[in-house]
Amino acid sequence: MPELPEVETTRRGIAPHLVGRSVTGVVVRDHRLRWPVPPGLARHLVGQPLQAVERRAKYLLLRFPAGTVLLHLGMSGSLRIVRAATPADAHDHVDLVFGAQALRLRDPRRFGSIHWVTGDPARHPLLARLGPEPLGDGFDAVCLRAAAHRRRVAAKTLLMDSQVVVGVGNIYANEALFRAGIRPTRRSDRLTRADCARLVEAVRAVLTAAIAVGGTTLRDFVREDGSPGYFVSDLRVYGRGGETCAVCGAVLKATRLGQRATVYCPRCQR
DNA sequence: AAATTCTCCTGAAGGC
DNA sequence: TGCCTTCAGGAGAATT
Repeated sequence: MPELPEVETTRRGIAPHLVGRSVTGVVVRDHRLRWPVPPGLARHLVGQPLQAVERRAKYLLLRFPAGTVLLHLGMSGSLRIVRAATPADAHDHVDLVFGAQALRLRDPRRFGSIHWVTGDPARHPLLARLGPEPLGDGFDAVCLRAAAHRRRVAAKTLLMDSQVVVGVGNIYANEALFRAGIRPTRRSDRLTRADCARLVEAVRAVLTAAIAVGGTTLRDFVREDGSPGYFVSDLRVYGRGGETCAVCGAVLKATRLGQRATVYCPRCQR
């Protein structure tokens, strides 16, 4: 499932192929994503040179002189660079064609989205209320502790709240809590300064390590060339309920928290 | 207002 | 073999 490392991997993968090139066509095979693909997308984009590929939270921003394509991969989305003539798969919903190559969006579950934004994208409703980037300066123990003490939710719910910090989905929330030695169900207002400091470092470490190996491929995620990410073998708790903890040997406990699969070590995590 | 639940979707996996 | 149910989850919307 694309979380921040997978989106960042995608950004780094596609940018070198496309930046500086102009859109020559737009193919929308199925406009039914989470929100309908904007009908005027081709009219806005054809002839426009791509200036940069940026990322904010789990959104990719394709910057053009006239505006920005705001793209989210949902939970089964992936972007590939293909030859423009490559036959489309059943779930290849949208192509942005750049001459001989195309940026192709595949998204079997159609939870992804595409918006066309003019003006400052940071003001767009989907981006305006987002919290700090986890790998930037804005995310630190002080701000996490402040957010934690404003509310009384589970520590895992706190980490996955995009107003607190962006980009941390279910997989990496589980992993970061394990590395920080904090039980997912711990009430946020009972996190100490030291807990928050460890949690910040754990989030940064796990995301950085995942980016370094191209993210986590469970089912649908692939890189721009179709290859998988390799972080799945570095997951210490996610998907490992019933196995033994790599640190202490206790049996990892699988449960559900807020409708999400949750795994933790009952001995290491308090 | 904050917290929780619901919702969209398809494919894989398990039960019988 | 095949049909049915359950599960996976990002995150905005709806509800409590």
